[in-house]
Amino acid sequence: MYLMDSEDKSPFGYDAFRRTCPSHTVLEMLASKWVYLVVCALRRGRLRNGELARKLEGITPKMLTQTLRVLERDGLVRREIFPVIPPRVEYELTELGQNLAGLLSQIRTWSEQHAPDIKDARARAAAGQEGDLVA
Amino acid sequence: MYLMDSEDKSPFGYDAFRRTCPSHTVLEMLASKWVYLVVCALRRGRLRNGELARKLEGITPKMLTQTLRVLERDGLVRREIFPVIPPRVEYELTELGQNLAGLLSQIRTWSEQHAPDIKDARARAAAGQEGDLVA
DNA sequence: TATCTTCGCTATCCATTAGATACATATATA
DNA sequence: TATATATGTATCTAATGGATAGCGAAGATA
Repeated sequence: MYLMDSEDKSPFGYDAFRRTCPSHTVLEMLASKWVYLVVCALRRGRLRNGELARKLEGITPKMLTQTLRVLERDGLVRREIFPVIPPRVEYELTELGQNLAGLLSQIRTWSEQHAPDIKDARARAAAGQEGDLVA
Repeated sequence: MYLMDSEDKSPFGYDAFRRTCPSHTVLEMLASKWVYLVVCALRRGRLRNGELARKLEGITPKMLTQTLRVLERDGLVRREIFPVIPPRVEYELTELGQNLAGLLSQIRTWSEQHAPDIKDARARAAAGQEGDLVA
């Protein structure tokens, strides 16, 4: 563990480089694949648990619930329960969530746009590794 | 684990909602607190390992090295070694990395800007939990 | 009557990852 | 001899992520 020495403060008095800063914990919360995808998925409107599960390929019920609970706790998602049988629960972005969704879907778009570049870089790195072994 | 059914394709032929899509693995790589912070830290110019370590409060040498290796492998960071004693190594963003840094620092700024909102939401959630116990 | 289905979870276990700590290397300095 | 510098690696443990199974309640089906 190193000491720290961060000179560039943000204009808001918060500094994500400091681990005790609230903004650092926000960044930590956002740094999750499923947070990205859930927020992007809800961008077009409210969805039910099952609809989200079908949209997010590979998510387990546990991770979906866990991610939605975190987003609800942090005020990015609103949860509405309809007391019917079988149960019906709907999720939608709050205003704060919508605000964030714009940025996150830019990251998603960037990922899709630059996926080939990064695939190439990875291939070059793997080839380089192989070369190291031969040499 | 659920089945999937994603209708909204991106215009690039890639779809981050599909776990086999290369863009999904890119999103996965980006979904890391230290990736965010390292890329943001390098935005202003090249830095040495020790300079990064001091800037990123709480990072361990292992995580710093690991994060830099991933970023180098994916073509976002360039590593330059000067063969002197003691060793001197400098890191800087590639063009692709610079491109991404713009988006990531928007997320960082958002985190700092909205940290109070999220702090409040968390406090309300915690209070609600407490109320549940009392009731 | 007895299972089967649906939906939105919860519980449990195991694999993977993150994080803490100590050490390696080579040289200059005290 | 001991310390400091700079950039890491090695090892161990704690935390997180992911796979699988099951619950509960009403209605449909056999």
